Amino acid sequence: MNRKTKPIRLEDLANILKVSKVTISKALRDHPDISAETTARVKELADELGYLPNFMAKNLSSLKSNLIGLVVPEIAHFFFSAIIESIFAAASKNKYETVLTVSEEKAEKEKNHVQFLLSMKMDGLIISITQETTDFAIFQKIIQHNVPIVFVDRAPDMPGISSVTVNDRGGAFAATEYAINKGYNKIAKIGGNNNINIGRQRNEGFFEAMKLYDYKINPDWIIDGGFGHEAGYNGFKSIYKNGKLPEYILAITYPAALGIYEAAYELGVRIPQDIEITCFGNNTFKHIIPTVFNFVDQPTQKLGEEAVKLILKMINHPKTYEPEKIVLDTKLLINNSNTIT
Amino acid sequence: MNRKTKPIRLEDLANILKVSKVTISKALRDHPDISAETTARVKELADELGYLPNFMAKNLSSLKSNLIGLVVPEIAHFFFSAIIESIFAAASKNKYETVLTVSEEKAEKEKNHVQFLLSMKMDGLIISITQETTDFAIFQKIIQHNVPIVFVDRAPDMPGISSVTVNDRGGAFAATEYAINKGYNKIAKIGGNNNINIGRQRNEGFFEAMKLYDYKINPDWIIDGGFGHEAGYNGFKSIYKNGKLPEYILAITYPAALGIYEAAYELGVRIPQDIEITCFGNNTFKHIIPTVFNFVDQPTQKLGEEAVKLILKMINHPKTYEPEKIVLDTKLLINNSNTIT
DNA sequence: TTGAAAGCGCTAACAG
DNA sequence: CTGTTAGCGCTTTCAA
Repeated sequence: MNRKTKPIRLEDLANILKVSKVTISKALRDHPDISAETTARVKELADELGYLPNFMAKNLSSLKSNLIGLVVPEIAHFFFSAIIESIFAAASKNKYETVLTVSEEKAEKEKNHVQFLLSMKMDGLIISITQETTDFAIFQKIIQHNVPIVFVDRAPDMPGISSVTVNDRGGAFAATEYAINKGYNKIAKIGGNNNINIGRQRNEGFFEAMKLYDYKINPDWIIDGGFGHEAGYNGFKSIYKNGKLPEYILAITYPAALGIYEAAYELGVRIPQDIEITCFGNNTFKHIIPTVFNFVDQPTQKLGEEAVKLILKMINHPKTYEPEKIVLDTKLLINNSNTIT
Repeated sequence: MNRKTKPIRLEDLANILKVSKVTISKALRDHPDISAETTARVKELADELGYLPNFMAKNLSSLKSNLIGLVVPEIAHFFFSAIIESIFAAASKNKYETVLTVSEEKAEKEKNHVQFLLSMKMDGLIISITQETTDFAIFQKIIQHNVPIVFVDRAPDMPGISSVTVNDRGGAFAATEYAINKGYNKIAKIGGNNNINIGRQRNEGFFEAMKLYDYKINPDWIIDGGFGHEAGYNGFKSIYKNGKLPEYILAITYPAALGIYEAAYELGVRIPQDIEITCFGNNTFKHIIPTVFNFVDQPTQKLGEEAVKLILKMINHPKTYEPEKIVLDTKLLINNSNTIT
């Protein structure tokens, strides 16, 4: 009663049908070697007995897993959960399963997970690195060993890699230029940092626009502080404390914008009436606070899809593949409620 | 150059150190058989060469994977991404990796994923079923085969299972009773359905309270429609079209509440000034729209943790384990901004 | 304390 | 078209 009933094996089917294991194995994979009749008989029996192949054994002998490994910093985060979902969907469509691991923004966990995935013999890895990842040696080694690897959104600054990112610099530039053209005299930037490509490039795009238009920068209004809710919340509170409020804020992420919104709410500052905010994010987020922010639209779904496309290319053409960096365009989405303000 | 360099195997280490594979294998696992000295030498070399055990081989021979399989309907959803994250974290703390699969609310995909996970020889499964899952045969079979399985939040209505759920009925009851006690005469309920335990029980809790207080129900204000944003959005629009607006709405989920919010926004109805809304959700969501909704607080983190705790119990004590249904309490969180209204 | 042999369940290569 | 043989890389007896 309480003993685990042994699952049915290839061999069991073989014994029942009085054929060899190989015949069964081939029949189940629709191998042309096997007659249609035999194939049908085998499949029927397999179905009847609820036969499930043992993945471990299968992968061990075929040295192929049909698995894609994924490492992301977080799950419960608008941007990442959207990317994850699109990667899972795209992989699934191509008969690949995805094994997800979470680095929790910790470089050490990231490394451990990468090793775990390698030891699971993933056919390929898709990675979005942590903010603190500075040692790229392991990625270097992976590339040398010709294990397909693609970075999404957050990528190490390193030659010879394949990546799918968005045009962060251009997005930040456009969002800043928009504000300048609109005639705002008080422009702030909240969130981000220069530790990682996305922060670096958004900062660069911002400053580039400011410089191009000879805009004088108020250092009190330029605040890094990371990419989370707290970056926005604390950033806005600190600006408020200094007395002078900006008219426009470029928020580094959607969570940061929400943090700003919350701080503003607490302080009696109205968004978007008193301050217009643009943040990086996805237009699907707009449901959450209708028509309050502008967005530098990040095509999350496409990011995931392209990453999968790339990794499959690497998997399927290991000999001819050349590293590729795909940069997706962003769009500036302006909310009507703001323009009316 | 373009040839995959073979990963180092146990045997390679053995050859180098002039000992047998077994010695290496044991040494790496700190087996007491092996002398401290040998163990140290082995580990040193393994480190140096970057040896990574082959998971497939390991699992195949040990018939244990240290893997927990997880099946959820969605990822990019407040509730699920929070649950997923907490399950990953709890499993990780216990040296288990989690393999996540997404059913996309489709019963067929769910079944396929379950089979995939079984074939991967998961040590246990954690599942939150889809809204359309009506055939529980596969779960029945899993239980019969003594594969540990735990349902979180969404569980089939079936004896002998282990599950971790929240007290949906009680939460809905409390949220409804609160509105009645506050003196509201116009109470609505938007979202949900009776296909699945969570919808059924929330409906029951709502009607129970209404009945207990002899409250006359306006059928126009009782709208099912599922658990997503659109349920709230369409639900509110349809109520609005009928002319009479409620004073209070019990929204079935947080996305549904956001849908209501968006519809109200478009129609010029103010939340929370014109209508007070309570929704099922997690208090961490409150950052998103500060102090606008009340919450029937679902302890997402605890849900995940308890599910992992349960599954580990089943894995570690297969002989003595008895099915267990854990029901977590909800709290009603009232927003101050509402009480001031 | 160490090692040789057998096997986990499957697939690939070759033979019949 | 079917079967035999030999592994995949590791762990688990059991013997030395």
